[in-house]
Amino acid sequence: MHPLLREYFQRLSPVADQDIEYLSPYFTEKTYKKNEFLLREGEICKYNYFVISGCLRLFTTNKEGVENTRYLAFEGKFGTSFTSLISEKPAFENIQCLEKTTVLRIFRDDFYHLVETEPLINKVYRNILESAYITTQKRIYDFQGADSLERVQWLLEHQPKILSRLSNKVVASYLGITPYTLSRLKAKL
Amino acid sequence: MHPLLREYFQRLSPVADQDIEYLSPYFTEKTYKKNEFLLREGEICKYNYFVISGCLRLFTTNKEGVENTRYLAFEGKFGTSFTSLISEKPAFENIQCLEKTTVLRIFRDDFYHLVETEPLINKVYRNILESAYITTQKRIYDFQGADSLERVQWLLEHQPKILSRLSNKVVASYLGITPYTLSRLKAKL
DNA sequence: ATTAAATGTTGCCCTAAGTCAAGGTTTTAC
DNA sequence: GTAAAACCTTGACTTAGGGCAACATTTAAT
Repeated sequence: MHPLLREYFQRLSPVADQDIEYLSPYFTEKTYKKNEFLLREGEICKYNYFVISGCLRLFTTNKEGVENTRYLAFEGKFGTSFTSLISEKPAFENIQCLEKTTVLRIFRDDFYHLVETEPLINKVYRNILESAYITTQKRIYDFQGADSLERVQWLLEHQPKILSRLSNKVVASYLGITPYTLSRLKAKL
Repeated sequence: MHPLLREYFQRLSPVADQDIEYLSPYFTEKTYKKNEFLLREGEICKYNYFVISGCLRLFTTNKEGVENTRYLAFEGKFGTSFTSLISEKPAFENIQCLEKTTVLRIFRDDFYHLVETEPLINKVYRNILESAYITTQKRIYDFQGADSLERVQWLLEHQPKILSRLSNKVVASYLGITPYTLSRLKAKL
Protein backbone atom coordinates (compact mmCIF):
# COMPACT_ATOMS: atom_id res chain seq x y z
CA MET A 1 0.00 0.00 0.00
CA HIS A 2 1.16 3.50 -0.80
CA PRO A 3 2.66 5.12 2.32
CA LEU A 4 0.45 8.21 1.98
CA LEU A 5 -2.69 6.09 2.11
CA ARG A 6 -1.33 3.98 4.95
CA GLU A 7 -0.64 7.13 6.91
CA TYR A 8 -4.12 8.35 6.20
CA PHE A 9 -5.70 5.20 7.61
CA GLN A 10 -3.37 5.00 10.57
CA ARG A 11 -3.99 8.56 11.63
CA LEU A 12 -7.68 7.71 11.96
CA SER A 13 -7.29 4.35 13.61
CA PRO A 14 -3.90 3.10 14.73
CA VAL A 15 -3.60 -0.45 13.47
CA ALA A 16 -0.72 -2.67 12.45
CA ASP A 17 0.50 -2.44 8.88
CA GLN A 18 -0.55 -5.97 8.07
CA ASP A 19 -4.09 -5.20 9.20
CA ILE A 20 -4.58 -2.69 6.42
CA GLU A 21 -2.59 -4.39 3.67
CA TYR A 22 -5.67 -6.38 2.63
CA LEU A 23 -7.19 -3.10 1.43
CA SER A 24 -4.47 -2.61 -1.17
CA PRO A 25 -6.03 -4.67 -3.96
CA TYR A 26 -9.08 -2.43 -3.99
CA PHE A 27 -7.06 0.62 -4.94
CA THR A 28 -5.74 1.17 -8.44
CA GLU A 29 -3.10 3.75 -9.25
CA LYS A 30 -3.78 6.02 -12.16
CA THR A 31 -2.18 9.18 -13.51
CA TYR A 32 -4.00 11.95 -15.29
CA LYS A 33 -2.69 14.80 -17.41
CA LYS A 34 -3.10 18.40 -16.38
CA ASN A 35 -6.63 19.65 -17.03
CA GLU A 36 -7.95 16.15 -17.68
CA PHE A 37 -11.47 15.41 -16.42
CA LEU A 38 -12.11 12.49 -14.06
CA LEU A 39 -15.83 13.17 -14.04
CA ARG A 40 -18.14 15.39 -16.04
CA GLU A 41 -21.43 16.88 -14.95
CA GLY A 42 -24.23 14.46 -15.80
CA GLU A 43 -22.14 11.32 -15.43
CA ILE A 44 -22.58 9.01 -12.48
CA CYS A 45 -19.49 8.99 -10.32
CA LYS A 46 -18.02 5.52 -10.03
CA TYR A 47 -14.88 6.06 -7.96
CA ASN A 48 -13.54 7.56 -4.82
CA TYR A 49 -10.11 9.10 -5.45
CA PHE A 50 -7.18 9.44 -3.09
CA VAL A 51 -4.62 11.98 -4.31
CA ILE A 52 -0.99 10.80 -4.28
CA SER A 53 0.39 13.84 -6.06
CA GLY A 54 -1.08 16.78 -7.88
CA CYS A 55 -4.45 18.37 -7.30
CA LEU A 56 -8.11 17.70 -8.02
CA ARG A 57 -10.83 20.28 -8.09
CA LEU A 58 -14.58 19.83 -7.99
CA PHE A 59 -16.46 22.54 -9.77
CA THR A 60 -19.86 23.36 -11.19
CA THR A 61 -20.83 25.62 -14.07
CA ASN A 62 -23.91 27.76 -13.82
CA LYS A 63 -26.26 28.69 -16.64
CA GLU A 64 -24.17 31.74 -17.56
CA GLY A 65 -21.07 29.54 -17.80
CA VAL A 66 -19.47 30.84 -14.63
CA GLU A 67 -17.39 28.22 -12.84
CA ASN A 68 -17.76 27.64 -9.14
CA THR A 69 -14.99 25.66 -7.44
CA ARG A 70 -16.33 23.78 -4.45
CA TYR A 71 -13.54 21.58 -3.25
CA LEU A 72 -9.81 21.25 -3.82
CA ALA A 73 -7.90 18.08 -2.92
CA PHE A 74 -4.12 18.08 -2.72
CA GLU A 75 -1.83 15.14 -1.88
CA GLY A 76 -3.07 12.94 0.92
CA LYS A 77 -6.76 13.77 0.58
CA PHE A 78 -9.76 11.90 -0.73
CA GLY A 79 -11.84 13.64 -3.34
CA THR A 80 -14.95 12.59 -5.22
CA SER A 81 -18.46 13.75 -5.95
CA PHE A 82 -20.00 12.40 -2.79
CA THR A 83 -23.45 13.55 -3.75
CA SER A 84 -23.28 11.39 -6.88
CA LEU A 85 -21.39 8.55 -5.23
CA ILE A 86 -23.90 8.32 -2.39
CA SER A 87 -27.06 8.67 -4.46
CA GLU A 88 -25.82 6.94 -7.64
CA LYS A 89 -27.40 9.79 -9.56
CA PRO A 90 -25.80 11.98 -12.23
CA ALA A 91 -23.30 14.42 -10.78
CA PHE A 92 -23.97 18.12 -11.06
CA GLU A 93 -20.27 18.81 -10.68
CA ASN A 94 -17.06 18.11 -12.61
CA ILE A 95 -13.83 16.68 -11.28
CA GLN A 96 -10.72 17.92 -13.01
CA CYS A 97 -6.95 17.82 -12.47
CA LEU A 98 -5.33 21.19 -12.08
CA GLU A 99 -1.90 19.62 -12.36
CA LYS A 100 -0.56 16.30 -13.58
CA THR A 101 -2.10 14.13 -10.91
CA THR A 102 -1.62 10.59 -9.61
CA VAL A 103 -4.47 9.03 -7.66
CA LEU A 104 -5.44 5.75 -6.08
CA ARG A 105 -9.00 5.07 -7.04
CA ILE A 106 -11.46 2.61 -5.60
CA PHE A 107 -14.75 1.52 -7.15
CA ARG A 108 -17.87 2.89 -5.57
CA ASP A 109 -19.36 -0.53 -4.90
CA ASP A 110 -16.14 -1.87 -3.41
CA PHE A 111 -15.92 1.20 -1.25
CA TYR A 112 -19.44 0.93 0.15
CA HIS A 113 -19.02 -2.81 0.54
CA LEU A 114 -15.99 -2.11 2.71
CA VAL A 115 -17.89 0.57 4.61
CA GLU A 116 -20.54 -2.03 5.48
CA THR A 117 -18.18 -4.88 6.33
CA GLU A 118 -14.92 -3.39 7.57
CA PRO A 119 -14.99 -1.38 10.79
CA LEU A 120 -11.84 0.48 9.78
CA ILE A 121 -13.35 1.67 6.52
CA ASN A 122 -16.64 2.42 8.22
CA LYS A 123 -14.72 4.67 10.55
CA VAL A 124 -12.68 6.19 7.73
CA TYR A 125 -15.85 6.97 5.82
CA ARG A 126 -17.52 8.44 8.87
CA ASN A 127 -14.47 10.59 9.39
CA ILE A 128 -14.42 11.74 5.78
CA LEU A 129 -18.10 12.67 6.00
CA GLU A 130 -17.67 14.39 9.33
CA SER A 131 -14.75 16.49 8.20
CA ALA A 132 -16.31 17.23 4.84
CA TYR A 133 -19.38 18.43 6.68
CA ILE A 134 -17.47 20.51 9.23
CA THR A 135 -15.23 22.03 6.56
CA THR A 136 -18.14 22.93 4.34
CA GLN A 137 -20.08 24.38 7.23
CA LYS A 138 -17.14 26.44 8.42
CA ARG A 139 -16.59 27.78 4.94
CA ILE A 140 -20.22 28.79 4.51
CA TYR A 141 -20.30 30.31 7.94
CA ASP A 142 -17.07 32.21 7.49
CA PHE A 143 -17.99 33.41 4.01
CA GLN A 144 -21.58 34.45 4.52
CA GLY A 145 -21.49 38.09 5.37
CA ALA A 146 -17.76 38.32 4.62
CA ASP A 147 -16.75 40.79 1.93
CA SER A 148 -14.25 39.84 -0.73
CA LEU A 149 -11.22 41.15 1.17
CA GLU A 150 -12.18 39.11 4.20
CA ARG A 151 -12.53 36.03 2.02
CA VAL A 152 -9.03 36.42 0.64
CA GLN A 153 -7.68 36.93 4.15
CA TRP A 154 -9.57 33.84 5.31
CA LEU A 155 -7.88 31.83 2.59
CA LEU A 156 -4.46 33.25 3.47
CA GLU A 157 -4.98 32.11 7.03
CA HIS A 158 -6.68 28.74 6.50
CA GLN A 159 -5.52 27.42 3.13
CA PRO A 160 -2.52 29.47 1.98
CA LYS A 161 -1.45 26.63 -0.30
CA ILE A 162 -4.46 27.34 -2.49
CA LEU A 163 -3.39 30.93 -2.99
CA SER A 164 0.23 30.14 -3.71
CA ARG A 165 -0.25 27.08 -5.87
CA LEU A 166 -3.32 27.72 -7.99
CA SER A 167 -4.24 30.29 -10.62
CA ASN A 168 -6.18 33.41 -9.74
CA LYS A 169 -8.98 32.20 -11.90
CA VAL A 170 -9.41 29.04 -9.82
CA VAL A 171 -8.91 30.86 -6.53
CA ALA A 172 -11.52 33.45 -7.48
CA SER A 173 -14.03 30.75 -8.42
CA TYR A 174 -13.35 29.10 -5.06
CA LEU A 175 -13.95 32.33 -3.18
CA GLY A 176 -17.06 33.24 -5.11
CA ILE A 177 -15.64 36.50 -6.45
CA THR A 178 -14.51 37.56 -9.93
CA PRO A 179 -10.88 37.30 -11.04
CA TYR A 180 -10.94 41.09 -11.54
CA THR A 181 -11.82 41.68 -7.92
CA LEU A 182 -9.21 39.17 -6.75
CA SER A 183 -6.56 40.83 -8.85
CA ARG A 184 -7.38 44.24 -7.40
CA LEU A 185 -7.35 42.88 -3.86
CA LYS A 186 -4.02 41.12 -4.27
CA ALA A 187 -2.49 44.39 -5.45
CA LYS A 188 -3.50 45.95 -2.13
CA LEU A 189 -2.38 43.22 0.27
CA MET B 1 -40.95 4.83 21.17
CA HIS B 2 -42.54 7.88 19.64
CA PRO B 3 -44.09 7.00 16.26
CA LEU B 4 -42.25 9.85 14.46
CA LEU B 5 -38.90 8.52 15.58
CA ARG B 6 -39.86 4.93 14.78
CA GLU B 7 -40.84 6.03 11.28
CA TYR B 8 -37.54 7.84 10.93
CA PHE B 9 -35.57 4.71 11.78
CA GLN B 10 -37.68 2.40 9.69
CA ARG B 11 -37.45 4.54 6.61
CA LEU B 12 -33.67 4.13 6.74
CA SER B 13 -33.60 0.47 7.61
CA PRO B 14 -36.77 -1.59 7.64
CA VAL B 15 -36.70 -3.56 10.87
CA ALA B 16 -39.34 -4.97 13.17
CA ASP B 17 -40.74 -2.66 15.85
CA GLN B 18 -39.32 -4.77 18.66
CA ASP B 19 -35.86 -4.45 17.16
CA ILE B 20 -35.81 -0.72 17.70
CA GLU B 21 -37.70 -0.52 20.99
CA TYR B 22 -34.47 -1.03 22.94
CA LEU B 23 -33.40 2.43 21.75
CA SER B 24 -36.27 4.12 23.55
CA PRO B 25 -34.61 4.48 26.97
CA TYR B 26 -31.84 6.57 25.44
CA PHE B 27 -34.24 9.29 24.32
CA THR B 28 -35.77 11.75 26.75
CA GLU B 29 -38.71 13.93 25.84
CA LYS B 30 -38.42 17.60 26.64
CA THR B 31 -40.46 20.67 25.77
CA TYR B 32 -39.03 24.14 25.32
CA LYS B 33 -40.74 27.50 25.22
CA LYS B 34 -40.72 29.65 22.13
CA ASN B 35 -37.39 31.44 21.71
CA GLU B 36 -35.71 29.31 24.38
CA PHE B 37 -32.07 28.37 23.73
CA LEU B 38 -31.00 24.73 23.71
CA LEU B 39 -27.37 25.67 23.14
CA ARG B 40 -25.44 28.90 23.20
CA GLU B 41 -22.30 29.75 21.29
CA GLY B 42 -19.26 28.77 23.34
CA GLU B 43 -20.97 25.87 25.13
CA ILE B 44 -20.14 22.28 24.29
CA CYS B 45 -23.10 20.55 22.72
CA LYS B 46 -24.17 17.53 24.77
CA TYR B 47 -27.24 16.27 22.93
CA ASN B 48 -28.60 15.29 19.61
CA TYR B 49 -32.20 16.45 19.26
CA PHE B 50 -35.05 14.89 17.33
CA VAL B 51 -37.94 17.30 16.78
CA ILE B 52 -41.39 15.95 17.63
CA SER B 53 -43.20 19.24 17.16
CA GLY B 54 -42.15 22.84 16.64
CA CYS B 55 -38.97 24.07 15.06
CA LEU B 56 -35.29 24.46 15.91
CA ARG B 57 -32.90 26.80 14.25
CA LEU B 58 -29.12 26.83 14.30
CA PHE B 59 -27.62 30.25 13.90
CA THR B 60 -24.42 32.18 14.35
CA THR B 61 -23.83 35.84 15.11
CA ASN B 62 -20.99 37.67 13.42
CA LYS B 63 -18.89 40.43 14.92
CA GLU B 64 -21.36 43.11 13.78
CA GLY B 65 -24.17 41.22 15.49
CA VAL B 66 -25.80 40.02 12.26
CA GLU B 67 -27.49 36.65 12.64
CA ASN B 68 -26.91 33.91 10.12
CA THR B 69 -29.34 31.00 10.16
CA ARG B 70 -27.68 27.84 8.99
CA TYR B 71 -30.14 25.07 9.56
CA LEU B 72 -33.82 24.73 10.33
CA ALA B 73 -35.31 21.51 11.71
CA PHE B 74 -39.06 20.93 11.72
CA GLU B 75 -40.98 17.87 12.99
CA GLY B 76 -39.37 14.56 12.17
CA LYS B 77 -35.81 15.85 11.77
CA PHE B 78 -32.68 15.59 13.86
CA GLY B 79 -30.91 18.81 14.70
CA THR B 80 -27.80 19.57 16.69
CA SER B 81 -24.47 21.32 16.39
CA PHE B 82 -22.64 18.49 14.73
CA THR B 83 -19.40 20.39 14.62
CA SER B 84 -19.46 20.69 18.42
CA LEU B 85 -20.94 17.23 19.00
CA ILE B 86 -18.29 15.56 16.85
CA SER B 87 -15.30 17.50 18.09
CA GLU B 88 -16.46 18.03 21.70
CA LYS B 89 -15.31 21.61 21.34
CA PRO B 90 -17.27 24.80 22.10
CA ALA B 91 -19.97 25.46 19.52
CA PHE B 92 -19.75 28.58 17.40
CA GLU B 93 -23.47 28.42 16.81
CA ASN B 94 -26.66 28.70 18.85
CA ILE B 95 -29.65 26.39 18.84
CA GLN B 96 -32.95 28.07 19.53
CA CYS B 97 -36.65 27.20 19.32
CA LEU B 98 -38.63 29.37 16.96
CA GLU B 99 -41.87 27.92 18.31
CA LYS B 100 -42.87 25.99 21.40
CA THR B 101 -40.97 22.81 20.63
CA THR B 102 -40.99 19.23 21.87
CA VAL B 103 -37.90 17.13 21.23
CA LEU B 104 -36.49 13.75 22.05
CA ARG B 105 -32.91 14.24 23.07
CA ILE B 106 -30.13 11.74 23.42
CA PHE B 107 -26.81 12.26 25.18
CA ARG B 108 -23.80 12.68 22.95
CA ASP B 109 -21.89 9.81 24.57
CA ASP B 110 -24.86 7.46 24.38
CA PHE B 111 -25.34 8.43 20.77
CA TYR B 112 -21.75 7.76 19.74
CA HIS B 113 -21.72 4.60 21.81
CA LEU B 114 -24.70 3.38 19.80
CA VAL B 115 -23.03 4.48 16.57
CA GLU B 116 -20.08 2.26 17.45
CA THR B 117 -22.04 -0.74 18.69
CA GLU B 118 -25.39 -0.78 16.90
CA PRO B 119 -25.41 -1.27 13.15
CA LEU B 120 -28.81 0.42 12.85
CA ILE B 121 -27.60 3.56 14.58
CA ASN B 122 -24.35 3.45 12.66
CA LYS B 123 -26.41 3.49 9.52
CA VAL B 124 -28.73 6.19 10.81
CA TYR B 125 -25.78 8.37 11.68
CA ARG B 126 -24.16 7.77 8.31
CA ASN B 127 -27.40 8.73 6.68
CA ILE B 128 -27.75 11.89 8.76
CA LEU B 129 -24.20 12.90 7.85
CA GLU B 130 -24.70 12.07 4.20
CA SER B 131 -27.89 14.04 3.87
CA ALA B 132 -26.55 16.91 5.93
CA TYR B 133 -23.58 17.02 3.60
CA ILE B 134 -25.62 16.79 0.41
CA THR B 135 -28.11 19.38 1.62
CA THR B 136 -25.41 21.81 2.62
CA GLN B 137 -23.54 21.31 -0.62
CA LYS B 138 -26.67 21.81 -2.69
CA ARG B 139 -27.50 24.97 -0.82
CA ILE B 140 -24.02 26.42 -1.34
CA TYR B 141 -24.02 25.43 -4.94
CA ASP B 142 -27.46 26.82 -5.62
CA PHE B 143 -26.79 30.02 -3.72
CA GLN B 144 -23.32 30.90 -4.94
CA GLY B 145 -23.78 33.18 -7.87
CA ALA B 146 -27.53 33.39 -7.29
CA ASP B 147 -28.92 36.87 -6.73
CA SER B 148 -31.41 37.53 -3.98
CA LEU B 149 -34.49 36.98 -6.15
CA GLU B 150 -33.19 33.61 -7.24
CA ARG B 151 -32.57 32.68 -3.62
CA VAL B 152 -36.13 33.44 -2.64
CA GLN B 153 -37.40 31.47 -5.63
CA TRP B 154 -35.13 28.59 -4.67
CA LEU B 155 -36.69 28.57 -1.22
CA LEU B 156 -40.20 28.71 -2.64
CA GLU B 157 -39.41 25.64 -4.68
CA HIS B 158 -37.36 23.59 -2.23
CA GLN B 159 -38.49 24.58 1.25
CA PRO B 160 -41.75 26.53 0.97
CA LYS B 161 -42.61 25.66 4.56
CA ILE B 162 -39.79 27.93 5.68
CA LEU B 163 -41.29 30.89 3.86
CA SER B 164 -44.82 30.30 5.05
CA ARG B 165 -44.09 29.38 8.64
CA LEU B 166 -41.20 31.57 9.76
CA SER B 167 -40.68 35.30 10.14
CA ASN B 168 -39.08 37.35 7.38
CA LYS B 169 -36.26 38.13 9.73
CA VAL B 170 -35.38 34.45 10.09
CA VAL B 171 -35.93 33.70 6.42
CA ALA B 172 -33.68 36.59 5.40
CA SER B 173 -30.93 35.42 7.73
CA TYR B 174 -31.26 31.95 6.22
CA LEU B 175 -30.95 33.31 2.68
CA GLY B 176 -28.06 35.61 3.48
CA ILE B 177 -29.91 38.77 2.51
CA THR B 178 -31.29 41.64 4.56
CA PRO B 179 -34.91 41.74 5.75
CA TYR B 180 -35.27 44.94 3.71
CA THR B 181 -34.34 43.19 0.52
CA LEU B 182 -36.59 40.23 1.31
CA SER B 183 -39.50 42.53 2.01
CA ARG B 184 -39.01 44.31 -1.31
CA LEU B 185 -38.74 41.02 -3.18
CA LYS B 186 -41.86 39.54 -1.64
CA ALA B 187 -43.78 42.62 -2.74
CA LYS B 188 -42.83 41.84 -6.33
CA LEU B 189 -43.53 38.09 -6.41
C1' DA C 1 -57.48 45.45 26.92
C1' DT C 2 -53.55 48.32 26.80
C1' DT C 3 -49.08 49.29 25.95
C1' DA C 4 -44.55 48.21 24.70
C1' DA C 5 -41.62 45.79 21.84
C1' DA C 6 -40.58 43.48 17.86
C1' DT C 7 -41.27 43.01 13.05
C1' DG C 8 -42.41 44.53 8.42
C1' DT C 9 -42.54 48.13 4.60
C1' DT C 10 -40.78 51.60 1.65
C1' DG C 11 -38.15 55.77 0.00
C1' DC C 12 -33.57 57.60 -0.64
C1' DC C 13 -28.77 57.33 -0.87
C1' DC C 14 -24.35 54.93 -1.12
C1' DT C 15 -20.86 51.47 -1.70
C1' DA C 16 -18.79 47.02 -2.94
C1' DA C 17 -18.17 44.46 -6.47
C1' DG C 18 -19.53 43.05 -11.19
C1' DT C 19 -18.95 44.09 -16.28
C1' DC C 20 -16.57 45.57 -20.28
C1' DA C 21 -12.58 46.86 -22.73
C1' DA C 22 -7.80 47.31 -23.77
C1' DG C 23 -3.18 46.19 -23.00
C1' DG C 24 0.52 43.42 -20.84
C1' DT C 25 2.28 38.92 -19.37
C1' DT C 26 2.69 34.13 -18.94
C1' DT C 27 1.82 29.42 -20.48
C1' DT C 28 1.02 25.95 -23.86
C1' DA C 29 1.47 23.50 -28.17
C1' DC C 30 3.89 22.30 -32.23
C1' DG D 1 11.67 28.99 -30.68
C1' DT D 2 7.58 31.00 -32.10
C1' DA D 3 2.80 31.79 -32.37
C1' DA D 4 -1.50 31.32 -30.23
C1' DA D 5 -4.07 30.98 -26.42
C1' DA D 6 -4.94 31.66 -21.82
C1' DC D 7 -4.39 34.49 -18.06
C1' DC D 8 -3.61 38.76 -15.35
C1' DT D 9 -4.06 43.83 -14.54
C1' DT D 10 -6.17 48.20 -14.45
C1' DG D 11 -9.36 52.01 -15.63
C1' DA D 12 -14.14 53.60 -16.38
C1' DC D 13 -18.84 52.61 -15.84
C1' DT D 14 -22.97 50.23 -13.92
C1' DT D 15 -25.82 48.01 -10.64
C1' DA D 16 -27.65 44.99 -6.94
C1' DG D 17 -28.40 45.24 -2.66
C1' DG D 18 -27.05 47.19 1.98
C1' DG D 19 -27.89 51.03 5.52
C1' DC D 20 -30.69 54.41 7.52
C1' DA D 21 -34.92 56.61 8.69
C1' DA D 22 -39.75 57.04 9.32
C1' DC D 23 -43.87 54.96 9.69
C1' DA D 24 -47.22 50.90 9.80
C1' DT D 25 -48.38 46.57 11.60
C1' DT D 26 -48.17 42.61 14.25
C1' DT D 27 -46.99 40.13 18.43
C1' DA D 28 -46.12 39.61 23.34
C1' DA D 29 -46.54 40.78 28.29
C1' DT D 30 -49.15 42.09 32.17
